[in-house]
This record gives sequence, structure tokens and C-alpha cells, in this order.
Amino acid sequence: MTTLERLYANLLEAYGPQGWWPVLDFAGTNPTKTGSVHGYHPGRYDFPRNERERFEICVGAILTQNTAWPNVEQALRRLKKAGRLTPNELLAIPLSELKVAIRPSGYYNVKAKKLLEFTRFYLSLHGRTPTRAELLEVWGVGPETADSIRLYAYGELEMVVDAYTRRFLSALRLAPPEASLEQVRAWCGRQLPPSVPAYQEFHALMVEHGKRCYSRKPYRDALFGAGAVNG
DNA sequence: AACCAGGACGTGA
DNA sequence: TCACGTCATGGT
Repeated sequence: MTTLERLYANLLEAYGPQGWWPVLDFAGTNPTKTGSVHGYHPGRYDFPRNERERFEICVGAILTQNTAWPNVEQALRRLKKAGRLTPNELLAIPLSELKVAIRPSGYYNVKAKKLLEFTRFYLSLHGRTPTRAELLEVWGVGPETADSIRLYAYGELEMVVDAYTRRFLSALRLAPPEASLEQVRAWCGRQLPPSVPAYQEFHALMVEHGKRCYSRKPYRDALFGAGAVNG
């Protein structure tokens, strides 16, 4: 068992299954979560259950770039309420109307453009699963967004690593501070068993732990991270 | 009432 | 490559 596997097991025990990626209109809740409690499905790994949910996850992945999830959830609800949460519906919106709908998630000018770019790409796939390289070619889709889409929207085995993960692992000295996100990502991929549910849960746990202990500025309780390793 | 969030892009060195 | 500025709303 690798150190990262042990870390994963301890975080899972501490926080419980996170139920990522959240989707609208799912009745389940996760009472252990601090922020929004809607749409999470702890312990279930059969999402997305249909094309509608798949596209919604993609849209959420773009809207959540450097943005707190409750803001994204508002934007998704506004899109849905306006009947614009499918690819063709979204492409049919006047640009100004799209910006108004997604305003709560911030950066609405760039994100509106990103959504349109991605949606065109999404339709061009005709249901096929995009490769990571293909996703990275889309304007507005960077490494974390591409990996999140692969892992959560398409259920592909893709490691997702974010700023929290890098801070956490470097604080534990599992990764050098100067390691790039890509290096950390490759390393994590080698340390965990190749399981889609495990990858999904791992990233969700890293975000939850990051929010609690590795928020920017002073790390609130970095010692807990070390404790999580040693048990 | 600052501070920051589940990043990515454009630019200049 | 890489560091830095920019994008913006809402929660704490």
C-alpha cells in the first residue's frame, strides 16, 4: 500500500464519501459538506446517468474555474430554468442573455465564450468520448477542466489534480514544492490503483480537505494533514 | 469588510 | 518555460 493510498483511506474515513460530481435535481444530500448540500450522491459512482447530466457536468466544470461551487450552482439553476442546459439550447441563446444567466458564477464574459466554444466541440463529437489532448485544444479548457470532464462526465480513468492537491502534497513533503501540476498529476496516477470510483473520490476528498485546511494565506491546520497520513 | 474560490489565457521576459 | 496581470460574483 502506497503512502497516497493510506492518505486516501484516512481522508475517506475522516470525511466520508463526497458524492462527486454534484448534479441538479438529485434528491440526495451529503450532510458532512459545509457548502451547498444539493446534488451530491455519496457512495454512488453511476453518474452521469444520461446525456443531459453528462453535459451539465461539463458546463459545471467550466463554470467552476476559480469559483466557489454555490455560485456555479446558482448559474446552473438559472440556465436550467431558462431551458438552456442542453447543447442545442445553449447555442441558441443570444450572447447577452447567456451572460446574464451565468452571471452568479463570475467571469461571465470569458465563461460565456468558453461555454460556446466547448458546446460546439461537444456536438462535434456525436457522442464519442473525447481524448485528453482533444479537450486541451478547446479554448477555455485547461488541464484540470479537461481531466474533470474526462473523469466525471465520461467516467474515464483520468487523474485530477488541483492547487489544493499540490499544496497539500508539498506540505507533506510527498512532492517537492517546485513540482508542476503535471508532475504531481503523473505521480498521483502512479500511486493509486487504476479505479475510476477511487479517482473520483480521491479528487473530491482532496478538495474537501483543501477547503478545510489548505485555504490560501495561513494554512489553518496543516498538522491535521500530517496526522491523516500517520493515522 | 477584506479575502478568496474545485483555472485558464495573454503577455512579456 | 515561467511569472504575472486579468477576469467578477457571492459567501464568510
